[in-house]
Amino acid sequence: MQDRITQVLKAIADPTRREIFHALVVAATAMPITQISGQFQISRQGVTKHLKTLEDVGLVHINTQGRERFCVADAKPLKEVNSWLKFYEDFWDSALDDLDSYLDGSS
Amino acid sequence: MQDRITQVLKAIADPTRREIFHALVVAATAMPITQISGQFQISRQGVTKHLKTLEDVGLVHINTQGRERFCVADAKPLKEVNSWLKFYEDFWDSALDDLDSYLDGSS
DNA sequence: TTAATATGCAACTATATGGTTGCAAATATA
DNA sequence: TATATTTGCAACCATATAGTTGCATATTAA
Repeated sequence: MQDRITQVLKAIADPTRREIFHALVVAATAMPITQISGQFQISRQGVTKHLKTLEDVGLVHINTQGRERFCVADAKPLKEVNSWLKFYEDFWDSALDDLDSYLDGSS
Repeated sequence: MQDRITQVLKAIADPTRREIFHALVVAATAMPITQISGQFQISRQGVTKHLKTLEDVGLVHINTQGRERFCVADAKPLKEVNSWLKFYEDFWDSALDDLDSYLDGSS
């Protein structure tokens, strides 16, 4: 098994999965799978698989109601990604100066 | 080809790659490949492949000096991930209330 | 009861990915 | 010059991943 942050990053690394997640976030309402899959070109089963991946990492919660399965987005797991990123925040502006001087051919 | 954000996310979705990147960031100095690979269990070629992936997305810059290839980390591409995340920041605390009421069985 | 709808399960395919090993080439050192 | 070091290239392997299709099942509607 992989650690949580790896799982979440893998989940959002797929563009289709990000689109599905985004659609659910902006929908602001729970949507059954068929309705979601109607918004994408790939097959319903393809969408279902992506939803399963998203559910596994907690980015989507699914609630069965009769024959339908309603999906809602949950952005909470993204906090962990944000925490990981935060460490590098200090570097992504300053570090390049060192790089530039290095590439100048010094040392 | 994939879009930039997807490439960056895929690059950091691998735990070994994150470790290599992190090692370079904290090293705060350029390191030749062999020296980097000495810090990991996988083969030098394995590390080289990861470095190539990191270089492709701009998270690492490589500068050849004689027979050595010095690698430096560059966190800049992570800004894009941060921007992507930012949109969901508003949701990752509030959204769950809706979810909870939903899971309560209403509607 | 019969028909339609929403879904899951399973098998399958193609390709990407993380890793390895062997070898050749370039550079540095003795 | 001979040897050691750093590296790239290429082939190879195992597994994961994104996607498909076909079929069975459960629920709802006619």
